[in-house]
Amino acid sequence: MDRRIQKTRKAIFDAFTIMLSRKSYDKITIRDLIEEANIGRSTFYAHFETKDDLLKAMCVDLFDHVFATDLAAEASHDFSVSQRSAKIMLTHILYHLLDDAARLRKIFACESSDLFWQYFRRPFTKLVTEQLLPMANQNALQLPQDLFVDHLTASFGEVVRWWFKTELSAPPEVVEEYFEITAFPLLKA
Amino acid sequence: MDRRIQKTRKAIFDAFTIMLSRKSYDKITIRDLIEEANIGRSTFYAHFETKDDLLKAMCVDLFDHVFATDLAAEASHDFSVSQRSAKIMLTHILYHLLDDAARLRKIFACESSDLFWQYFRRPFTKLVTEQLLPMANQNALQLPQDLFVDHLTASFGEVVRWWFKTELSAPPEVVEEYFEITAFPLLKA
DNA sequence: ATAGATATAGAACAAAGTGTCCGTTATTGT
DNA sequence: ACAATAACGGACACTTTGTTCTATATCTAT
Repeated sequence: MDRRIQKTRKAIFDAFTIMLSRKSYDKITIRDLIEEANIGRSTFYAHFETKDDLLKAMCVDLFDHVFATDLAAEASHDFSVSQRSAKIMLTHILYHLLDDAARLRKIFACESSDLFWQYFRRPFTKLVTEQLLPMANQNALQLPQDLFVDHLTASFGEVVRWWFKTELSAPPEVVEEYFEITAFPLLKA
Repeated sequence: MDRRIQKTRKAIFDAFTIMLSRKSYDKITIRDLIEEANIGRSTFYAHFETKDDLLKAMCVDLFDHVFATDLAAEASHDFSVSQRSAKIMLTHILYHLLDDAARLRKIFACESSDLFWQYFRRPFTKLVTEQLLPMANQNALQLPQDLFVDHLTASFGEVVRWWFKTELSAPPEVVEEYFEITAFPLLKA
Protein backbone atom coordinates (compact mmCIF):
# COMPACT_ATOMS: atom_id res chain seq x y z
CA MET A 1 0.00 0.00 0.00
CA ASP A 2 1.10 3.53 -0.83
CA ARG A 3 3.21 4.86 2.03
CA ARG A 4 1.69 8.33 1.66
CA ILE A 5 -1.71 6.87 2.47
CA GLN A 6 -0.42 5.02 5.51
CA LYS A 7 1.37 8.11 6.79
CA THR A 8 -1.64 10.38 6.36
CA ARG A 9 -4.04 7.86 7.85
CA LYS A 10 -1.88 7.46 10.92
CA ALA A 11 -1.50 11.24 11.24
CA ILE A 12 -5.30 11.62 11.21
CA PHE A 13 -5.83 8.83 13.76
CA ASP A 14 -3.20 10.33 16.04
CA ALA A 15 -4.67 13.79 15.72
CA PHE A 16 -8.12 12.40 16.44
CA THR A 17 -6.87 10.66 19.58
CA ILE A 18 -5.15 13.81 20.79
CA MET A 19 -8.22 15.97 20.13
CA LEU A 20 -10.43 13.46 21.95
CA SER A 21 -8.35 13.96 25.07
CA ARG A 22 -8.84 17.69 24.74
CA LYS A 23 -12.55 18.01 23.96
CA SER A 24 -15.67 15.93 23.41
CA TYR A 25 -16.32 14.24 20.08
CA ASP A 26 -19.04 16.59 18.93
CA LYS A 27 -16.91 19.65 19.70
CA ILE A 28 -14.06 18.42 17.50
CA THR A 29 -14.07 20.05 14.06
CA ILE A 30 -12.47 18.87 10.85
CA ARG A 31 -10.36 22.00 11.07
CA ASP A 32 -9.05 20.85 14.47
CA LEU A 33 -8.08 17.53 12.99
CA ILE A 34 -6.29 18.78 9.90
CA GLU A 35 -4.39 21.39 11.89
CA GLU A 36 -3.30 18.84 14.49
CA ALA A 37 -2.46 16.28 11.79
CA ASN A 38 -0.80 18.97 9.69
CA ILE A 39 -2.49 17.98 6.46
CA GLY A 40 -4.56 19.78 3.85
CA ARG A 41 -8.33 19.98 4.02
CA SER A 42 -8.91 18.10 0.80
CA THR A 43 -6.57 15.36 1.98
CA PHE A 44 -8.82 14.63 4.93
CA TYR A 45 -11.84 14.29 2.68
CA ALA A 46 -9.87 12.01 0.39
CA HIS A 47 -9.61 9.57 3.32
CA PHE A 48 -12.87 9.97 5.19
CA GLU A 49 -16.27 11.22 4.15
CA THR A 50 -17.25 12.56 7.56
CA LYS A 51 -16.15 12.67 11.17
CA ASP A 52 -18.46 9.73 11.91
CA ASP A 53 -16.73 7.79 9.15
CA LEU A 54 -13.40 8.48 10.83
CA LEU A 55 -14.76 7.29 14.17
CA LYS A 56 -15.97 4.07 12.64
CA ALA A 57 -12.69 3.45 10.81
CA MET A 58 -10.66 4.01 13.94
CA CYS A 59 -12.86 1.62 15.90
CA VAL A 60 -12.22 -1.07 13.30
CA ASP A 61 -8.51 -0.34 13.62
CA LEU A 62 -8.78 -0.56 17.43
CA PHE A 63 -11.08 -3.51 18.01
CA ASP A 64 -11.15 -5.81 15.02
CA HIS A 65 -8.05 -7.76 15.91
CA VAL A 66 -9.07 -7.94 19.58
CA PHE A 67 -12.00 -10.18 18.78
CA ALA A 68 -10.45 -11.84 15.76
CA THR A 69 -9.87 -15.05 17.65
CA ASP A 70 -10.74 -18.50 16.42
CA LEU A 71 -11.38 -19.73 19.93
CA ALA A 72 -15.07 -19.50 19.28
CA ALA A 73 -14.70 -22.56 17.11
CA GLU A 74 -13.60 -24.50 20.19
CA ALA A 75 -17.08 -24.33 21.69
CA SER A 76 -18.04 -27.51 23.46
CA HIS A 77 -21.15 -29.06 24.91
CA ASP A 78 -19.14 -30.30 27.84
CA PHE A 79 -19.54 -27.65 30.57
CA SER A 80 -16.11 -27.97 32.15
CA VAL A 81 -14.36 -27.80 28.77
CA SER A 82 -16.47 -24.93 27.56
CA GLN A 83 -15.95 -23.09 30.83
CA ARG A 84 -12.21 -23.46 30.53
CA SER A 85 -12.19 -22.29 26.92
CA ALA A 86 -14.36 -19.31 27.86
CA LYS A 87 -11.84 -18.38 30.51
CA ILE A 88 -9.00 -18.65 28.00
CA MET A 89 -10.92 -16.61 25.48
CA LEU A 90 -11.65 -13.77 27.90
CA THR A 91 -8.06 -13.65 29.14
CA HIS A 92 -6.96 -13.67 25.51
CA ILE A 93 -9.09 -10.62 24.80
CA LEU A 94 -7.64 -8.82 27.81
CA TYR A 95 -4.12 -9.50 26.57
CA HIS A 96 -5.05 -8.11 23.17
CA LEU A 97 -6.24 -4.94 24.88
CA LEU A 98 -3.04 -4.78 26.89
CA ASP A 99 -0.98 -4.96 23.70
CA ASP A 100 -2.54 -1.73 22.49
CA ALA A 101 -2.68 -0.11 25.92
CA ALA A 102 -1.06 3.15 24.88
CA ARG A 103 -3.84 4.07 22.46
CA LEU A 104 -6.72 2.49 24.36
CA ARG A 105 -5.92 4.28 27.60
CA LYS A 106 -6.35 7.62 25.87
CA ILE A 107 -9.51 6.49 24.12
CA PHE A 108 -11.19 4.97 27.17
CA ALA A 109 -10.24 7.89 29.39
CA CYS A 110 -11.65 10.51 27.05
CA GLU A 111 -14.87 12.42 27.54
CA SER A 112 -16.58 10.63 24.64
CA SER A 113 -15.45 7.15 25.58
CA ASP A 114 -19.04 5.89 25.48
CA LEU A 115 -18.89 6.06 21.69
CA PHE A 116 -16.00 3.61 21.68
CA TRP A 117 -17.55 1.32 24.27
CA GLN A 118 -20.49 0.98 21.94
CA TYR A 119 -18.21 -0.30 19.19
CA PHE A 120 -16.38 -2.48 21.69
CA ARG A 121 -19.55 -4.04 22.98
CA ARG A 122 -21.05 -5.05 19.65
CA PRO A 123 -18.55 -7.77 18.62
CA PHE A 124 -18.27 -8.88 22.23
CA THR A 125 -22.00 -9.54 22.37
CA LYS A 126 -21.53 -12.07 19.60
CA LEU A 127 -18.93 -13.97 21.59
CA VAL A 128 -21.09 -13.93 24.71
CA THR A 129 -24.04 -15.36 22.85
CA GLU A 130 -21.97 -18.15 21.35
CA GLN A 131 -19.67 -18.98 24.26
CA LEU A 132 -21.12 -17.90 27.58
CA LEU A 133 -24.85 -18.23 27.02
CA PRO A 134 -24.86 -22.06 26.85
CA MET A 135 -23.34 -22.08 30.34
CA ALA A 136 -26.30 -20.44 32.06
CA ASN A 137 -27.39 -22.08 35.31
CA GLN A 138 -30.84 -22.37 36.87
CA ASN A 139 -30.98 -18.87 38.32
CA ALA A 140 -30.06 -17.29 35.03
CA LEU A 141 -32.79 -19.21 33.26
CA GLN A 142 -35.36 -17.24 35.24
CA LEU A 143 -34.22 -14.21 33.28
CA PRO A 144 -35.32 -13.38 29.73
CA GLN A 145 -32.51 -14.49 27.46
CA ASP A 146 -31.82 -11.09 25.91
CA LEU A 147 -31.56 -9.54 29.36
CA PHE A 148 -29.12 -12.26 30.36
CA VAL A 149 -26.91 -11.48 27.37
CA ASP A 150 -27.11 -7.74 28.04
CA HIS A 151 -26.11 -8.36 31.62
CA LEU A 152 -23.09 -10.47 30.78
CA THR A 153 -21.73 -8.05 28.19
CA ALA A 154 -22.31 -5.11 30.52
CA SER A 155 -20.52 -6.95 33.34
CA PHE A 156 -17.47 -7.66 31.26
CA GLY A 157 -17.57 -4.11 29.91
CA GLU A 158 -17.67 -2.66 33.41
CA VAL A 159 -14.74 -4.77 34.55
CA VAL A 160 -12.64 -3.72 31.57
CA ARG A 161 -13.73 -0.14 32.07
CA TRP A 162 -12.58 -0.30 35.68
CA TRP A 163 -9.33 -1.91 34.56
CA PHE A 164 -8.44 1.01 32.33
CA LYS A 165 -9.72 3.51 34.89
CA THR A 166 -7.17 2.13 37.34
CA GLU A 167 -4.40 2.48 34.76
CA LEU A 168 -4.30 -1.29 34.13
CA SER A 169 -3.19 -1.89 37.69
CA ALA A 170 -4.04 -5.61 37.64
CA PRO A 171 -2.85 -8.42 35.34
CA PRO A 172 -5.38 -9.90 32.88
CA GLU A 173 -5.76 -13.08 34.95
CA VAL A 174 -6.96 -11.09 37.96
CA VAL A 175 -9.30 -8.98 35.84
CA GLU A 176 -10.78 -12.16 34.44
CA GLU A 177 -11.25 -13.39 38.01
CA TYR A 178 -13.16 -10.22 38.86
CA PHE A 179 -15.47 -10.83 35.94
CA GLU A 180 -16.07 -14.37 37.19
CA ILE A 181 -17.01 -13.05 40.62
CA THR A 182 -19.56 -10.62 39.17
CA ALA A 183 -21.00 -12.84 36.46
CA PHE A 184 -20.27 -16.48 37.18
CA PRO A 185 -22.85 -16.90 39.93
CA LEU A 186 -25.17 -17.02 36.95
CA LEU A 187 -22.92 -19.29 34.93
CA LYS A 188 -21.41 -21.98 37.13
CA ALA A 189 -23.41 -25.17 37.20
CA MET B 1 -43.98 31.64 37.18
CA ASP B 2 -44.74 33.46 33.95
CA ARG B 3 -46.84 31.25 31.74
CA ARG B 4 -44.96 32.39 28.64
CA ILE B 5 -41.77 30.96 30.10
CA GLN B 6 -43.43 27.65 30.96
CA LYS B 7 -44.96 27.38 27.51
CA THR B 8 -41.72 28.14 25.69
CA ARG B 9 -39.69 25.81 27.89
CA LYS B 10 -42.09 22.96 27.27
CA ALA B 11 -42.12 23.69 23.55
CA ILE B 12 -38.33 23.45 23.48
CA PHE B 13 -38.27 20.22 25.50
CA ASP B 14 -40.89 18.67 23.25
CA ALA B 15 -39.07 19.76 20.11
CA PHE B 16 -35.83 18.36 21.52
CA THR B 17 -37.48 15.02 22.23
CA ILE B 18 -38.96 14.85 18.76
CA MET B 19 -35.67 15.75 17.11
CA LEU B 20 -33.84 13.13 19.17
CA SER B 21 -36.09 10.47 17.69
CA ARG B 22 -35.21 11.73 14.23
CA LYS B 23 -31.43 12.20 14.43
CA SER B 24 -28.51 11.88 16.81
CA TYR B 25 -27.79 14.56 19.39
CA ASP B 26 -24.78 16.02 17.63
CA LYS B 27 -26.64 16.29 14.33
CA ILE B 28 -29.43 18.35 15.90
CA THR B 29 -28.98 22.08 15.28
CA ILE B 30 -30.42 25.02 17.19
CA ARG B 31 -32.22 25.83 13.96
CA ASP B 32 -33.90 22.41 14.02
CA LEU B 33 -35.08 23.03 17.55
CA ILE B 34 -36.52 26.51 17.03
CA GLU B 35 -38.29 25.46 13.86
CA GLU B 36 -39.81 22.41 15.50
CA ALA B 37 -40.71 24.38 18.63
CA ASN B 38 -41.93 27.28 16.50
CA ILE B 39 -40.11 29.95 18.45
CA GLY B 40 -37.66 32.72 17.62
CA ARG B 41 -33.93 32.23 17.65
CA SER B 42 -33.29 34.78 20.39
CA THR B 43 -35.99 33.16 22.49
CA PHE B 44 -34.05 29.93 22.58
CA TYR B 45 -30.93 31.68 23.74
CA ALA B 46 -32.95 33.48 26.41
CA HIS B 47 -33.68 30.07 27.92
CA PHE B 48 -30.53 28.04 27.28
CA GLU B 49 -26.96 29.05 26.61
CA THR B 50 -26.11 26.04 24.45
CA LYS B 51 -27.44 22.70 23.29
CA ASP B 52 -25.51 21.01 26.10
CA ASP B 53 -27.21 23.32 28.56
CA LEU B 54 -30.57 22.20 27.20
CA LEU B 55 -29.58 18.56 27.53
CA LYS B 56 -28.59 19.07 31.14
CA ALA B 57 -31.77 20.96 31.97
CA MET B 58 -33.96 18.29 30.45
CA CYS B 59 -32.15 15.58 32.36
CA VAL B 60 -32.85 17.44 35.58
CA ASP B 61 -36.48 17.68 34.53
CA LEU B 62 -36.52 13.95 33.74
CA PHE B 63 -34.57 12.40 36.59
CA ASP B 64 -34.48 14.68 39.59
CA HIS B 65 -37.83 13.60 40.99
CA VAL B 66 -37.08 9.94 40.27
CA PHE B 67 -34.31 9.86 42.83
CA ALA B 68 -35.80 12.49 45.13
CA THR B 69 -36.82 9.89 47.67
CA ASP B 70 -36.17 10.14 51.38
CA LEU B 71 -35.89 6.38 51.67
CA ALA B 72 -32.14 6.78 51.92
CA ALA B 73 -32.70 8.12 55.42
CA GLU B 74 -34.18 4.78 56.38
CA ALA B 75 -30.83 3.04 56.09
CA SER B 76 -30.32 0.45 58.75
CA HIS B 77 -27.47 -1.61 60.09
CA ASP B 78 -29.75 -4.61 60.35
CA PHE B 79 -29.25 -6.58 57.13
CA SER B 80 -32.80 -7.89 56.78
CA VAL B 81 -34.30 -4.45 57.36
CA SER B 82 -31.85 -2.73 55.05
CA GLN B 83 -32.43 -5.39 52.40
CA ARG B 84 -36.16 -4.84 52.58
CA SER B 85 -35.84 -1.06 52.35
CA ALA B 86 -33.47 -1.40 49.41
CA LYS B 87 -36.09 -3.48 47.65
CA ILE B 88 -38.75 -0.87 48.36
CA MET B 89 -36.48 1.91 47.18
CA LEU B 90 -35.66 0.22 43.88
CA THR B 91 -39.29 -0.60 43.17
CA HIS B 92 -40.14 2.99 44.06
CA ILE B 93 -37.69 4.26 41.47
CA LEU B 94 -39.17 1.95 38.84
CA TYR B 95 -42.67 3.30 39.56
CA HIS B 96 -41.37 6.83 39.20
CA LEU B 97 -40.00 5.90 35.78
CA LEU B 98 -43.30 4.30 34.86
CA ASP B 99 -45.14 7.52 35.71
CA ASP B 100 -43.18 9.36 33.05
CA ALA B 101 -43.14 6.48 30.58
CA ALA B 102 -44.36 8.48 27.61
CA ARG B 103 -41.34 10.79 27.57
CA LEU B 104 -38.78 8.29 28.80
CA ARG B 105 -39.62 5.72 26.15
CA LYS B 106 -38.75 8.20 23.44
CA ILE B 107 -35.59 9.30 25.23
CA PHE B 108 -34.30 5.81 26.00
CA ALA B 109 -35.13 4.53 22.53
CA CYS B 110 -33.31 7.33 20.72
CA GLU B 111 -29.95 7.05 19.01
CA SER B 112 -28.22 9.20 21.63
CA SER B 113 -29.75 7.50 24.63
CA ASP B 114 -26.30 6.92 26.13
CA LEU B 115 -26.15 10.61 26.97
CA PHE B 116 -29.25 10.27 29.10
CA TRP B 117 -28.12 7.03 30.75
CA GLN B 118 -25.07 8.92 31.89
CA TYR B 119 -27.25 11.44 33.68
CA PHE B 120 -29.46 8.65 34.99
CA ARG B 121 -26.55 6.73 36.38
CA ARG B 122 -24.91 9.53 38.34
CA PRO B 123 -27.59 10.05 41.03
CA PHE B 124 -28.22 6.32 41.12
CA THR B 125 -24.58 5.66 41.99
CA LYS B 126 -25.10 7.75 45.11
CA LEU B 127 -27.99 5.57 46.22
CA VAL B 128 -26.07 2.39 45.53
CA THR B 129 -23.15 3.55 47.60
CA GLU B 130 -25.37 4.46 50.53
CA GLN B 131 -27.92 1.66 50.41
CA LEU B 132 -26.60 -1.39 48.62
CA LEU B 133 -22.89 -1.25 49.33
CA PRO B 134 -23.22 -2.07 53.06
CA MET B 135 -24.97 -5.30 52.08
CA ALA B 136 -21.98 -6.80 50.25
CA ASN B 137 -21.27 -10.44 51.06
CA GLN B 138 -17.98 -12.32 51.17
CA ASN B 139 -17.65 -12.86 47.44
CA ALA B 140 -18.19 -9.19 46.70
CA LEU B 141 -15.51 -8.22 49.19
CA GLN B 142 -12.94 -9.89 46.97
CA LEU B 143 -13.65 -7.13 44.48
CA PRO B 144 -12.24 -3.61 44.69
CA GLN B 145 -14.98 -1.46 46.16
CA ASP B 146 -15.24 0.98 43.23
CA LEU B 147 -15.57 -1.92 40.82
CA PHE B 148 -18.32 -3.36 43.01
CA VAL B 149 -20.25 -0.07 42.89
CA ASP B 150 -19.75 0.22 39.13
CA HIS B 151 -21.04 -3.30 38.71
CA LEU B 152 -24.18 -2.75 40.75
CA THR B 153 -25.14 0.48 39.00
CA ALA B 154 -24.46 -1.06 35.62
CA SER B 155 -26.60 -4.08 36.51
CA PHE B 156 -29.56 -1.97 37.51
CA GLY B 157 -29.04 0.24 34.48
CA GLU B 158 -29.04 -2.77 32.17
CA VAL B 159 -32.23 -4.15 33.68
CA VAL B 160 -34.02 -0.80 33.29
CA ARG B 161 -32.63 -0.49 29.79
CA TRP B 162 -34.02 -3.89 28.93
CA TRP B 163 -37.34 -2.93 30.54
CA PHE B 164 -37.77 0.06 28.25
CA LYS B 165 -36.46 -1.88 25.26
CA THR B 166 -39.28 -4.37 25.76
CA GLU B 167 -41.84 -1.56 25.91
CA LEU B 168 -42.26 -1.89 29.71
CA SER B 169 -43.65 -5.37 29.26
CA ALA B 170 -43.14 -6.37 32.91
CA PRO B 171 -44.43 -4.75 36.12
CA PRO B 172 -41.88 -2.99 38.39
CA GLU B 173 -41.94 -5.82 40.93
CA VAL B 174 -40.79 -8.33 38.32
CA VAL B 175 -38.13 -5.97 37.01
CA GLU B 176 -36.83 -5.57 40.55
CA GLU B 177 -36.73 -9.37 40.81
CA TYR B 178 -34.61 -9.55 37.68
CA PHE B 179 -32.16 -7.11 39.18
CA GLU B 180 -31.97 -9.25 42.32
CA ILE B 181 -31.16 -12.32 40.23
CA THR B 182 -28.29 -10.54 38.45
CA ALA B 183 -26.88 -8.61 41.39
CA PHE B 184 -28.00 -10.14 44.67
CA PRO B 185 -25.69 -13.16 44.55
CA LEU B 186 -23.16 -10.54 45.59
CA LEU B 187 -25.44 -8.94 48.15
CA LYS B 188 -27.31 -11.63 50.07
CA ALA B 189 -25.59 -12.66 53.31
C1' DA C 1 16.73 5.53 -13.14
C1' DT C 2 12.74 6.94 -15.31
C1' DA C 3 7.95 7.47 -16.43
C1' DG C 4 3.30 7.26 -15.42
C1' DA C 5 0.12 7.27 -11.73
C1' DT C 6 -1.66 9.29 -7.79
C1' DA C 7 -1.67 11.50 -3.17
C1' DT C 8 -1.25 15.93 -1.17
C1' DA C 9 -1.17 21.09 -0.78
C1' DG C 10 -3.50 25.15 -0.92
C1' DA C 11 -6.78 28.38 -2.24
C1' DA C 12 -11.40 29.58 -3.32
C1' DC C 13 -16.37 28.84 -3.00
C1' DA C 14 -21.34 28.59 -1.58
C1' DA C 15 -24.16 26.97 1.92
C1' DA C 16 -25.33 26.43 6.56
C1' DG C 17 -24.88 27.13 11.55
C1' DT C 18 -23.60 30.04 15.64
C1' DG C 19 -24.20 33.47 19.08
C1' DT C 20 -25.37 38.31 19.76
C1' DC C 21 -27.78 42.63 19.30
C1' DC C 22 -31.75 45.63 19.11
C1' DG C 23 -36.17 47.82 18.13
C1' DT C 24 -40.96 46.23 18.01
C1' DT C 25 -44.92 43.66 19.47
C1' DA C 26 -47.62 40.80 22.51
C1' DT C 27 -48.57 38.80 26.88
C1' DT C 28 -48.42 38.71 31.75
C1' DG C 29 -48.92 39.65 36.90
C1' DT C 30 -50.46 43.02 40.05
C1' DA D 1 -55.13 49.76 33.12
C1' DC D 2 -50.26 49.79 33.46
C1' DA D 3 -45.66 48.70 34.10
C1' DA D 4 -42.72 44.78 33.39
C1' DT D 5 -40.97 41.53 30.53
C1' DA D 6 -41.03 37.62 27.23
C1' DA D 7 -41.13 36.65 22.46
C1' DC D 8 -40.41 38.10 17.73
C1' DG D 9 -37.56 38.57 13.80
C1' DG D 10 -34.25 40.76 11.09
C1' DA D 11 -29.42 41.74 10.89
C1' DC D 12 -24.75 41.07 12.00
C1' DA D 13 -19.88 39.01 11.99
C1' DC D 14 -18.00 34.80 12.48
C1' DT D 15 -16.95 29.74 11.98
C1' DT D 16 -17.52 25.30 9.87
C1' DT D 17 -18.53 22.38 6.09
C1' DG D 18 -17.92 19.89 1.86
C1' DT D 19 -16.56 20.55 -2.94
C1' DT D 20 -13.63 21.82 -6.78
C1' DC D 21 -9.58 23.18 -8.99
C1' DT D 22 -4.55 23.35 -10.36
C1' DA D 23 0.17 22.74 -9.19
C1' DT D 24 3.47 20.03 -6.79
C1' DA D 25 5.47 16.15 -4.53
C1' DT D 26 5.91 11.38 -3.85
C1' DC D 27 5.16 6.75 -4.84
C1' DT D 28 5.12 2.16 -7.55
C1' DA D 29 6.25 -0.64 -11.35
C1' DT D 30 9.19 -1.54 -14.93
